[in-house]
Amino acid sequence: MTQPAADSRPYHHGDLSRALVDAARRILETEGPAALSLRAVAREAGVSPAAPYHHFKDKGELLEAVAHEGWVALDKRLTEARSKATDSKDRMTGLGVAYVCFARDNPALYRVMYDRSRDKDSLPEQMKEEGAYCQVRDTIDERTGGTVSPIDLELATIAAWCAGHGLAEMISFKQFAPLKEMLGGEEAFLRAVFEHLGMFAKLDQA
Amino acid sequence: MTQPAADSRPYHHGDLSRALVDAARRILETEGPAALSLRAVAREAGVSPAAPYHHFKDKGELLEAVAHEGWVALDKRLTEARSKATDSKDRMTGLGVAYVCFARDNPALYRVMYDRSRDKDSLPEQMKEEGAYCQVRDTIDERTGGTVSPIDLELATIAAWCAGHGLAEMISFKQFAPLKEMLGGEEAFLRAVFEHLGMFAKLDQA
DNA sequence: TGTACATCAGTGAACGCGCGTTCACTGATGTAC
DNA sequence: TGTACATCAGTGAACGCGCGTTCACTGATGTAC
Repeated sequence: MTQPAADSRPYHHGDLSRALVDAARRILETEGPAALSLRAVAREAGVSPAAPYHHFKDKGELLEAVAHEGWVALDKRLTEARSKATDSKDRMTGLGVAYVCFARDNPALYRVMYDRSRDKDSLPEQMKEEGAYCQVRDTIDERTGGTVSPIDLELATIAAWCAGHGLAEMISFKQFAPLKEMLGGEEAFLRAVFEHLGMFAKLDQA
Repeated sequence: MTQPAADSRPYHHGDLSRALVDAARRILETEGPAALSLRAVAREAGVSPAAPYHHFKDKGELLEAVAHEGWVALDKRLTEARSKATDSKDRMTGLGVAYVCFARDNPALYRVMYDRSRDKDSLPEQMKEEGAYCQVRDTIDERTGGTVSPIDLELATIAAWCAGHGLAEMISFKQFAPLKEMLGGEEAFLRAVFEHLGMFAKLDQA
């Protein structure tokens, strides 16, 4: 008669690490980065405030896990964008647009990703070998047919990355609303700005 | 005999608003944005925690004042940079470098400026009529001899602004250290990245 | 010039809050024999 | 198959902290007469 009902949770959770990271992302989506406390995450996951300490050394380690998921998700979005484009110019613009749209669609997650990076004064260490940063570098390399020096390739990647990040941080500012409307929507606006960046102009000439 | 000694402060401060904003900037410089609480500012100014409320409605209003000073200071730096350059291309690059250097030299202040902007989803309202944003727009307008349509001018300004902001946020990331060294210093690195942005390439062609 | 009084700009104690983290604990699980 | 026991993964109460803000207050200032 007193068998565990469907709604009564077992004492042990099963996969609390996973559940905590998910809870954190839920809080980010609904309440923003300022609300992301360890206690709030535990609460959201339906667990005591001390429970997370069996899975993460401290708050920082949980944030790190959340940020990591963010970078993986961004990488995925960029991969999709690359595979959809037909020619190499489209691929470049599409990549930029996809980057900014990711930030627009996951603003709080995007914020956590860069807040962690700023704390460490470093993008995730392994991004030079895999992940979102490489998506950008490879796309540029592809577009230039591999004719560009390693240094120039690196510089162009940084330039593109910074431009994307700047746009990502400001895309929702009120000041841009009139232009967006004039140009026929947000994506058209993004494309127009990217064109004006004349991104990779130097590489195209070469 | 008991005349007020040089070190005994009068009961009334004289210009506490000013002193509070200065104290806030001092805290930003030495301890960073996370340490910037109203209580800390009062402490730094040598005044009780309640005193600031005679000058600012709440913490937000003080932050607003600090951010405003930041924008004014940035504007000043950009004006100086513009006046130093000899030709219009130098003027553009110099402006970009000056922008990023301002952020590098005042990282916490720069952060507060953009944090406030993000909270409001808006750059300071009056920047379309005066201030840093106009420095950029005017410099582009100058460089293109006023031949560019208002929409293109706006887009180019946004593009430049975003690129500068992206670079400003990442300039101190570890990943860039080798390149900086290879290129002979931070400023050379900045110039190289700006070149690769091919900023205003479209305008130059026109 | 002197005085009464309103106003201004401080004080310091207190409020309630949510936070990160620690602690002694206990229920559940899995393994050795 | 059953049992003793170590280990794991939770609980909930408590810690100390700094925060933003309010409150009744008081010292200083300036003004009207």
